[in-house]
Amino acid sequence: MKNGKKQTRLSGVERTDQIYSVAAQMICERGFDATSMSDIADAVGITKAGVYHFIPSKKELLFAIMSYGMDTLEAVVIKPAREIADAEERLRAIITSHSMLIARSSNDEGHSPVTILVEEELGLSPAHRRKLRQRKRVYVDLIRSTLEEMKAEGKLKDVDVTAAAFSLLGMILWVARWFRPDGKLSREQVAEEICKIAFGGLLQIQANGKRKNTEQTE
Amino acid sequence: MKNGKKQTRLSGVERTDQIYSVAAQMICERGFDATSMSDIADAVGITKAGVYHFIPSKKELLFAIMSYGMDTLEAVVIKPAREIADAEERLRAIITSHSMLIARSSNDEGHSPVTILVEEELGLSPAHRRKLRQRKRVYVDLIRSTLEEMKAEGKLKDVDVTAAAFSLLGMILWVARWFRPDGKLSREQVAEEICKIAFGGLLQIQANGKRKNTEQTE
DNA sequence: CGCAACTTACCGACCGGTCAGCAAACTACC
DNA sequence: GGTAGTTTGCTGACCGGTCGGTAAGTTGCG
Repeated sequence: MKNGKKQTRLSGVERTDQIYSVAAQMICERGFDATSMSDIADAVGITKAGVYHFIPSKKELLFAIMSYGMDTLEAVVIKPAREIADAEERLRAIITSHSMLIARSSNDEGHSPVTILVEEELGLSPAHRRKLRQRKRVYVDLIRSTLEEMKAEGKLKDVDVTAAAFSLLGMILWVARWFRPDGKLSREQVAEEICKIAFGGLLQIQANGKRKNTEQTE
Repeated sequence: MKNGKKQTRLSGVERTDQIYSVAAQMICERGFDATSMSDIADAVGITKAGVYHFIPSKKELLFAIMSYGMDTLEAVVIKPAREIADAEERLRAIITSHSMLIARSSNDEGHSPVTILVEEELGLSPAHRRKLRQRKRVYVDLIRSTLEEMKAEGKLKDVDVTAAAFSLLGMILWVARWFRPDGKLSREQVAEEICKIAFGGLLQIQANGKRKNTEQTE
């Protein structure tokens, strides 16, 4: 009686792709440290030594996965946004596409290469960390400069641009932690709500004369 | 020549406290998996077996630290907030105190028990995870019900309460990742900016007749 | 003396990673 | 179209090291 698992021999590129994709999924679900190379090998259906035939080291594997996540972010969010001339419209596009990207790739307890970008920064070598940080910086700069542009147009409230940029990112990235595909809000609705909150805030504008005081601390 | 490190014998409670506090700091800085029990023992100045004389296991250690973080959150943010009758004021207090708590305990690259609450959920046993999740849930429910209350008072825009609650949390918790004590914004300023953005949003209200369209997607 | 605070020595498990070699698949040549 | 030679996908056995955790003994304070 043969084992049900057929031990098909795959071509180099096929196997390599498979390893990356399986590893990505496992690392996203269980964390980098909690995923051993043997685990990955088992899931792929070959031995650990077999895995090392295709990938150089565990750290390179993580770096490759996170780079892929960054590639996705650039392709889906950054590049399309750059082609939008109007700053406000551009910001709206960034919030929408990024939120939806994260919501798309987050199932229960599991994350995706796009979300590991945030979670697994440890475990990278300093050189790798530096490379990814630089790519992230470019993205933050895009958001910041977009806000700056809006400020110049008089479209932005009197808020600190850095704090605003990171607050936006916080709202967006946090989606990975609470969004559930089977919940009452769809991906599109989540993106829409975040846009509403980011642009308009929570407080209802008072119709009558007495304005809401947003400044008070005491 | 004696080693500079004096090997003072401490009392049980003293040593236990020391272990927890040193471990907390190390785990916050380097991550749970990257911090071995020997590392902690070395930092405390005793052997690993000595550490195990006081604490039952590594997982219990993490759980205790995270519980302490949750205690802090409850004492500094939740309990004071509950004593505020007005919903809007309560929400403002929550945002301010929580932001400042996180900013206070985050130095470069290092975090605190309050911030590990978010980062190290893996590494907990299912039972421990459940306990902490329940305590977090209570906090989320406080925010959500506060928003609900504001909605009933007509003070809240037409936004989904769940999305709003989590967006708030996202903004606040993300502070741990970007705030630097030596940066241009003080803790108080960060809290203030987040309040402004959360309550008033980013867009300037147009003075003239044509209102900003916050709904458009196309 | 007695007990609490420790140390020394050690365990088994598992980690990331290596290496020699095997067998299937592809190529080259007749 | 068979067969020899080469490449390539992959295995089994194993490495040094580190991990969390333990048992038994030692030290020193009250």
